[in-house]
Amino acid sequence: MNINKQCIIRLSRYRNALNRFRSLGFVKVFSDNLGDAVGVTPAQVRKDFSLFGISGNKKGGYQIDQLLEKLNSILGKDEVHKVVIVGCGHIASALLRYKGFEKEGIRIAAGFDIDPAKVNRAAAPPVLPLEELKEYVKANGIKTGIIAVPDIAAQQVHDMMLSAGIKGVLNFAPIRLKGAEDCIINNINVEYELENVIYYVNAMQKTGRKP
Amino acid sequence: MNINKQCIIRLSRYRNALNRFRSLGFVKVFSDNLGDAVGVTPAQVRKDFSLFGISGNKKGGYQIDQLLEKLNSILGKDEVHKVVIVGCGHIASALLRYKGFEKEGIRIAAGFDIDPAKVNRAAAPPVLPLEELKEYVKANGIKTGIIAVPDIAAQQVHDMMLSAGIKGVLNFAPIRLKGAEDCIINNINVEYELENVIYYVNAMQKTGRKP
DNA sequence: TAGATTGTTAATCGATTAACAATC
DNA sequence: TAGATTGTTAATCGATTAACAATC
Repeated sequence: MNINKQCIIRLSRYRNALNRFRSLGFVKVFSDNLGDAVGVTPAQVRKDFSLFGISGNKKGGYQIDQLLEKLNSILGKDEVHKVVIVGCGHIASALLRYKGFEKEGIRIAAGFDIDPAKVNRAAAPPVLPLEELKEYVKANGIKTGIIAVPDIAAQQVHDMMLSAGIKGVLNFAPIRLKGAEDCIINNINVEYELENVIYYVNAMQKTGRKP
Repeated sequence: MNINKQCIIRLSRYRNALNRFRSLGFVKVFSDNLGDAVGVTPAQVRKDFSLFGISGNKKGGYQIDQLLEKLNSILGKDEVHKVVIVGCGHIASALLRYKGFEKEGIRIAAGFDIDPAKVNRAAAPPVLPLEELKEYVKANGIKTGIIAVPDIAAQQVHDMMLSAGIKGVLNFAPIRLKGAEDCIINNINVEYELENVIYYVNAMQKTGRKP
């Protein structure tokens, strides 16, 4: 009923599918097509849209261009969002170097690391000493941070982010961050997801059937 | 009621928290402690355990060692699981080089790429040409694969994995993979998660309150 | 014993889906 | 028009939580 996280994630999925439809030359879609592309029921598609006041044509489906415009606006794609990353291990480096965010309106402004050897002010994006995090975040009005440090350091980094005014965090560390009421936290854990896949593969082999 | 994906992910979280408790010298935990560490209610912890026939002591909580043994067994930690990765972009490279999987019983056996320039048979793990995927997977009895290629190539890679006998896939590409009934697919999408954080940060700023 | 914690049932909560009137 | 699709309500489904008897 309410707008929840899964619902917003679906908007991202719709958006992605619509971009692909458009690049294939399509001009309109039906809830049926979109649901199929994204893996949800047509009813879910229409429900999601109605929650955001997006409406189509009773018979003609939805105009892709109009729909994308609405979704872009909802997802804040009409401006560039700057993000910082703390931790410069393998995952952090991968995200720092990833070029795909830029065309989605997400700019990794800088990386931060506690290890002076990792600091590189000339890089693009630059890698700065962790001590400068707060100052940098405040100076640049950054509201979103990515935590990609070992579990032992994650809470400390989170506290620093909060005190710097960060309001949203994407956390790759395998711990529950405790913190402010007014900061949203999303967690990604590759190991857990992989463990999960492995569990079901094992379970299927034992029981002989899909879960 | 039933055992679902979220439930299994929680088992991974409990396991992680328990390892930390143990390394701090604790011997037993209560559902209260565990729930707090992981961010769920004590009732949820007990419910999860009872689904897997794990029981504690009516007054004494749970013995950490025994509990870990049970969770390890459920999650298949008593053997090493070999995994292949296809795609050698930034994320794939990060996972290939990540040392943390090994101590959790997950071994990245090899990477595969379509680009001959990326091939490196001497590396550990080796990076092999994509054509060799099927042969390698069959020869090594591998059941789990990670897809970290661009969206345009993902379905094709998935098809190859299926024909090679892979039964579980962790997919980083932003599309819905269509495939076999007897293959489990988990999706990770960093961009969607980040977009989601950004959405809520914006929403909070506009409405002034947490979602 | 009294107090505390488990294990489980029943109640609640929330999200998804089915169904259908409206309508193009 | 007849057929198809939307938008929305009501029903269903499933997961979480509250509550409490059992018991250590």
